[in-house]
Amino acid sequence: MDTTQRTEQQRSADRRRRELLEAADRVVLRDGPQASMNAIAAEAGITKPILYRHFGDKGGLYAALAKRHTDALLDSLRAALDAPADRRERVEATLDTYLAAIEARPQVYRFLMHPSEGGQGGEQGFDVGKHSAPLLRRMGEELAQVIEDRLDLGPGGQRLARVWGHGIVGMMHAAGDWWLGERPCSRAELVRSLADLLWGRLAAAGDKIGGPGF
Amino acid sequence: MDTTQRTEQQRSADRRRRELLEAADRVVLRDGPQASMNAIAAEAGITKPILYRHFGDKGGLYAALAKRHTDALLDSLRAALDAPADRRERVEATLDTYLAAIEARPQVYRFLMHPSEGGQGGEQGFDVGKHSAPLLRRMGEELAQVIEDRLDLGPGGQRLARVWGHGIVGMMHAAGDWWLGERPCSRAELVRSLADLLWGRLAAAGDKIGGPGF
DNA sequence: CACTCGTGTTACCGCAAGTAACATGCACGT
DNA sequence: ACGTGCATGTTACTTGCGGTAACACGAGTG
Repeated sequence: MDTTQRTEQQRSADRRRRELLEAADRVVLRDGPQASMNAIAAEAGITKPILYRHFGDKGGLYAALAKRHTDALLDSLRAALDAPADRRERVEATLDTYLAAIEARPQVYRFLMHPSEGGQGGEQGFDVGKHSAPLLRRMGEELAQVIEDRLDLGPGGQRLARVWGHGIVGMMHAAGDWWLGERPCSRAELVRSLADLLWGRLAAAGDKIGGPGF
Repeated sequence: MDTTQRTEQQRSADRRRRELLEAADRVVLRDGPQASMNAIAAEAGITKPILYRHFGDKGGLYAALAKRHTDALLDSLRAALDAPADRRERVEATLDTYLAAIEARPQVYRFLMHPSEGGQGGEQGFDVGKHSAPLLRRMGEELAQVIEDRLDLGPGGQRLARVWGHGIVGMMHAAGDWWLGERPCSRAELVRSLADLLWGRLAAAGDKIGGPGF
């Protein structure tokens, strides 16, 4: 007597939830991550307590919002990663996809990277890193999986793959962040430079005259 | 008639400032970045307005605090970077220095990376990246300079050096963050894996049986 | 018709950032 | 000796946000 009815009600609840998320999205896109719950509620045409009924607290709303965007971005990245081409081309395509995404929607990007999750109350039991952007972690794990699946790295390959997954993602992220702020070169140049780095050009480069190289 | 007196007064002011910073340091180390101004003032044995007179606002205090630690860390890194050894050894030493630092004082590390800079008031004119941790930017620029000075990268070397500087720092940071959270391997193994990545092992690895490699 | 349940509201609490206005100690010129 | 600056310190306040309690309406059901 409950399950069928439940689905009916849950559907409307889910629709509401989606509407609220889209409203929140608009506000966050406009005001950045410090958007207030009041502002979001106003944008959605309702008031605060409803948001809290749906998402628990601000962290919950932000987590839901972040999950949407993160999932979307990860889908794009997976597509680039799975394209039929050789390794170097795929690496470049993946880098370019990521950079194009953050270039197109910098506000979203900033929101995902800096959830600003400090409140006054409770749960400060942090283990460092538990709070840092989950997007990076997910991308790192995903990439690690791909590396482990496809590359023959010999003994210790699994550990190596995870280190590399997180490392490469971090490289991409930091370079992208810097690039987005200063725009020192075109996206294509950036992609090429990063791929060159991954391809060992750092180790291969010669010293400059005057001493042992870096 | 004033300069001599000024230096006298300024000295005492500077000493106060340092005492306040050390108190703030203790609190941030204990409570994390969400430490309140009240708590910091209490730890210093004074009250809020004095903090505001010295540092303007919370961002000012945090900036001053961050600068201290950032400078200290950068000094360590420079030392590792300038040691008399070949390139690979120096890269490993630098990575290890960084990782040892964040391992030894995770609270400081977390504070530096996530200043939690959202307030209610003004200045939200962000240019993405303006808010992201200044430590990463400074490390990236510093490393870029070293790379540019010491490596012969041919035409476009300057751009390449900057991209690489920020990219390598990001790699180090993300991998360190993940490692600190999960501790999947020893520090030495992590260092070695990252150096291997920079040395082109990703490009050199063979495909696994069953398809074109990553 | 009473009953409940989901949806919505207003009005409030607690807390932290930041400020205004008042108090006090100490060096100075005359 | 005495007011005059000036830095240092205080209490008490405002503002704004996250979060909650208590109340109010509308629809389906015995």
